[in-house]
Amino acid sequence: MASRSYGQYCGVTTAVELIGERWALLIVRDLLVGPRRYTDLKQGLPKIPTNILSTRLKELQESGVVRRVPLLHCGLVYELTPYGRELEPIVLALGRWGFAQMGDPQPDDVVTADSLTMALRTAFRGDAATALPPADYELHVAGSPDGGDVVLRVQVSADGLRIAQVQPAGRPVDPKLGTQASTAGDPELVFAAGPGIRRLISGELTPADAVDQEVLAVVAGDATLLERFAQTFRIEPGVMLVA
Amino acid sequence: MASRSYGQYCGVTTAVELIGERWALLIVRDLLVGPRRYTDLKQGLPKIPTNILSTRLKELQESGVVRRVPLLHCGLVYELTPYGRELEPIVLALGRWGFAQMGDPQPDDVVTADSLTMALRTAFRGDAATALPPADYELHVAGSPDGGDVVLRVQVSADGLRIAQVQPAGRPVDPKLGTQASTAGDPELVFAAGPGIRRLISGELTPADAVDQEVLAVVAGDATLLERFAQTFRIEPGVMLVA
DNA sequence: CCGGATCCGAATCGATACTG
DNA sequence: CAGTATCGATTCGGATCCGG
Repeated sequence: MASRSYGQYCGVTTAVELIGERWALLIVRDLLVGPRRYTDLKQGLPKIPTNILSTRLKELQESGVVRRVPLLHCGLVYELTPYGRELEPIVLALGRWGFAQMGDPQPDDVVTADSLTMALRTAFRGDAATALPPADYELHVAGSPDGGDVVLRVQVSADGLRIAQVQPAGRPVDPKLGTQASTAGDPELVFAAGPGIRRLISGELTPADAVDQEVLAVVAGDATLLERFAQTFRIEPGVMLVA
Repeated sequence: MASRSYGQYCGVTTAVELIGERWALLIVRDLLVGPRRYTDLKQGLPKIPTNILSTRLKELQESGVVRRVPLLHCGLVYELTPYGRELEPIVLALGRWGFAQMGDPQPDDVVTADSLTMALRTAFRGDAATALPPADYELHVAGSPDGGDVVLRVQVSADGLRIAQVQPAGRPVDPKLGTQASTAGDPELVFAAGPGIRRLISGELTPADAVDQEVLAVVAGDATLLERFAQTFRIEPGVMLVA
């Protein structure tokens, strides 16, 4: 079984052996949002084969990255250990790095609640959030070709960023599963977007342009807040355009 | 061929598609030290199959991470693009993260010059370097079971860290390949270690203990500099011990 | 429905050999 | 030096099945 080892005594190599297998880091990404049940993970990673999911979860547990936690009368969840949670800055940095190379979505690409949550975290500008007044958004994104929208409640304040996942029909999701539902009151701005929201975050499009080109539509509330949103969530192209 | 896609429109996913294949990030690690020829990479990654190396290099070029640069009359080298170089903080962070989980080396694990160079970079404490007087080390590490030692010239100053790879026999390596050979004069301390040097860097062992337990031996120069070395290169265990 | 285990064809990886 | 070519060993992907 050492045939699969890279044969080097090195920290990077060790890290890659722990989380470098296919799908592993995407499982970690989703668990960074909160504890998840097996079925949640499967839904959030629609293309993962179920045997791979269970194999990875077993490996990640053995590495001390993930923990299996039984819930009283409610099944069980997987969650990151403290050691696993230390991957957060790395996953966020990778998300920023990969963002630059995202083209347009493939025909059958989906946007899941967890991936969008992490995407907003990667794009979040703490400095802008403290400099600007707080804001409370509800963001709808067309998730998959097969209809399911992702709805996120996004609350920005000087304290930081809070994101809760909202069931398209009604109330925020199960409080037991980490995404706190203490989203009292109504959002100040409700808007809907497609995958083209990427071009707002990259700065390719101003909010006004985005609305004009219909990559974005204000559903309710104060449309001028779009400007603040665009300043709060931004990933600068940086060197990346050279590619 | 989209069967290998993760099917998500997400920055993390994109990043993993670019550099998540087996061996890819280790190639990037070595290229972060400097441009490398095909043969150098093969030597630095002793267990990589040659077809995988050439496949990865092709993929990394297509992703704009790696560039192929012909050298006048001297073959050609691969080097990171500016976009690829943006992976540096990520690879360093991964190295620190993985460091915590490194046990003792497997019987046939090797330590290569490039991996050790990056390991020292991950462990480097800029704050300690500015607070302490400069220092100039030569570090010998037993690389592989089959004898080849890795020799590094490690120069620490308030300006930062400089590491050059030295041919065990004589002079520093080819200046054309990025590792500058301007290592004038003699090092202040020459010492030799095995893989147990990890326990010095983790703080498990003090320099005195390390010498006592023979994981480390002073070859020449001022032995008290070991203390400074241990303060300059350190990866705190952090939360990781819980695992 | 939840939490997987099992089976099997397709694609990838690993080891070695070989070439311009 | 810088890779291709080949081929068996693994792993992955997709589907199905199963116990609670």
